[in-house]
Amino acid sequence: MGTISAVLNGNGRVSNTTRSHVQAVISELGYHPDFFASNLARRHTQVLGVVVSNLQNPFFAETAQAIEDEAARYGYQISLMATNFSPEHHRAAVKQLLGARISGIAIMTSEYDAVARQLILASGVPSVSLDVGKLAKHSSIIRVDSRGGMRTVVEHLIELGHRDLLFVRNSYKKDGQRLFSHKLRDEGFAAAVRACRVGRLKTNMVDISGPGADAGERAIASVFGKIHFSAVIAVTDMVAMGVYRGLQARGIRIPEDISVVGFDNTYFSRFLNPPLTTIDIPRCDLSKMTVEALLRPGAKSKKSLKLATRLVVRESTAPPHPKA
Amino acid sequence: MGTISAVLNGNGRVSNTTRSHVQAVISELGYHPDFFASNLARRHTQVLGVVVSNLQNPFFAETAQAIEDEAARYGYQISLMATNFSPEHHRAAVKQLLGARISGIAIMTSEYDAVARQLILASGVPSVSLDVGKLAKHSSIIRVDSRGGMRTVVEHLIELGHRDLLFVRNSYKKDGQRLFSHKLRDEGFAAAVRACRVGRLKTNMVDISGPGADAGERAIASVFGKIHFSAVIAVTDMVAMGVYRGLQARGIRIPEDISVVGFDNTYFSRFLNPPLTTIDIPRCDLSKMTVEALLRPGAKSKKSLKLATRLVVRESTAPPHPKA
DNA sequence: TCGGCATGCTGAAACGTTTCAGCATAAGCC
DNA sequence: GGCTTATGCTGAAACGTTTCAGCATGCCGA
Repeated sequence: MGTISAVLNGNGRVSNTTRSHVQAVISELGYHPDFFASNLARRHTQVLGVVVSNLQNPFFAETAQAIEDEAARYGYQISLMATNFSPEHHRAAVKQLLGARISGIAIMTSEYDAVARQLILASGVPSVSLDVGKLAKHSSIIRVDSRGGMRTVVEHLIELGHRDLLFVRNSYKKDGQRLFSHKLRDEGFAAAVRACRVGRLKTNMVDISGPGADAGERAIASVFGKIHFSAVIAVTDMVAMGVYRGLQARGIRIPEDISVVGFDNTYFSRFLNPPLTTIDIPRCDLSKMTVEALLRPGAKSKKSLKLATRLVVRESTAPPHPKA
Repeated sequence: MGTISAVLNGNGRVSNTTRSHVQAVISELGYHPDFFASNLARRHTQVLGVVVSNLQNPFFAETAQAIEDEAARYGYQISLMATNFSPEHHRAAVKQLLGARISGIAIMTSEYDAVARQLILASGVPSVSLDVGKLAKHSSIIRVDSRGGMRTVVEHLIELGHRDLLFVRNSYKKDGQRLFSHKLRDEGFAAAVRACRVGRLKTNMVDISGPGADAGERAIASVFGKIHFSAVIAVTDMVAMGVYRGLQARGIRIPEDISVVGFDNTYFSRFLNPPLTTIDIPRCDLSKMTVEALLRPGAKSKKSLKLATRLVVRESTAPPHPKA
């Protein structure tokens, strides 16, 4: 049987006559190798595990796609799992991936599960996580510069003349956990406001109850008429989409009456009406860093990897309404 | 070792004391079962393969999610692969899934590959495809009622008073293949127009060069000012999103000046401004049919499964502009 | 002619589970 | 108490590969 394996995998030394004979028999029998037996016998696979929160959110879909493309360049495939923001699913996904002997695992989620992280560390499989966790052996972190992003947003709005900001944030706790990246964006916003020492800058927060677009719409419904604001900063493009709807349903014009900013620069954001000003998280850099950290866990991974963000100004931001 | 397996899989007979002891040791060692060994030993997996065209398009993401949820109810997982509309990737994905001894395969793509289909049929693995192919042993087809959907759209527009329709279609051929579901929508539109015997109904087609939203925008750019139309029917919600942008960038108001209709009822469609009138392909029925056909290939699968569509009227359609 | 070496092939062990026959032990019945 | 049956546990075989030591053969140069 050794020879057959050698023919199939093209290593070992096989004479041409034997090779062609084996190939003839193989194609005659319609034989094809068993993936599981094969992976069981060699003790590794060429697969990277990718865990995301939710495929409905284009940010995650786009990120997964970018990682897949990048991994393909190294001959690796990816195995993609979605958690629906639940730490429990998160944990199950990680367990399954580790059981599948993937050669690296990327945790690209908003939520966090300490048990899952322990499992990963204990397994010794190289890992990358987004924004959350601590450096450890074989484990790197890519930190999105939310703070920097929020800073540029706030500066942008102040420069336009806005003084009354509404931050639509998601402090919804699922199973006792806040979504981590959302938390960082909160903090980034708060820090940015503190840093911008501008007279009579007023900020308000409104909490939403989930990561979907609907939540953004409800957020506007809940504060409209009660709080005064001339610009809205949404924690996510998805949420911004809901904010659009909440405002437009009330006859508010964007950006003439109120400006709106998102976060993620998802594909659809430039197709909104008006096109959304948002913070870009460069998918290309993100995927490159991720794959590199997984495939060469020795190299740069020891340093915490910082992912720069950048403000994309489109048409949803403008100077505030004179009257307001 | 038999006992450990019994504890893990909850079959066999194990005393409570042994069970808890085993569990204690398991969690202490951070042990988790090896997927490959496990699947090698039992001679089947609890996994359904799902092949979609593109995760960026929310239709596919939502469909995959729906199938995953439905499969989970039966204790099955899914293995998701994206083809990016390329028959070649499509084939590779199918090969990989078959080698992984999945217990069923769902081809939820717009494109088609005959070789891949042959492989599936030869393997004897139950399969479902969307819109394309012929019935065969263990192989069912879910036919989306594109024709019925298009019919209701055309009737809706005619009833509103529209007589000049523009159909934005995708006749782009990748590797010589047209996207199949898009082709059916074309034909559905043509049939609907033929069926509606209304005086001086005028229809135009414009071809786009790809399945993305950008293509819709370019389509408008290419015909605007040259062709007269009061309503646009886009082959896809994604394309409709581009159409919105194309129109709005030219100062056209939707629906006052021109009405727009999409197809798919993706999540974001109701968040567009104005909310998009579109054809819903019920994800819930789709996923139920799919999983049922894969898990019980004997039963109803012999009949071709028809998936009804329904018109969702939102605010992107209205009577045509009086002047026009 | 013989040792050394390259080449091609073979068979067995290993991978980590599941399954199942079989063995102890406990429980129920007359 | 002996018989039967239910219950819990054990060990070995099997799953289909890969890997690797080792064997046979042929070739070369001395």
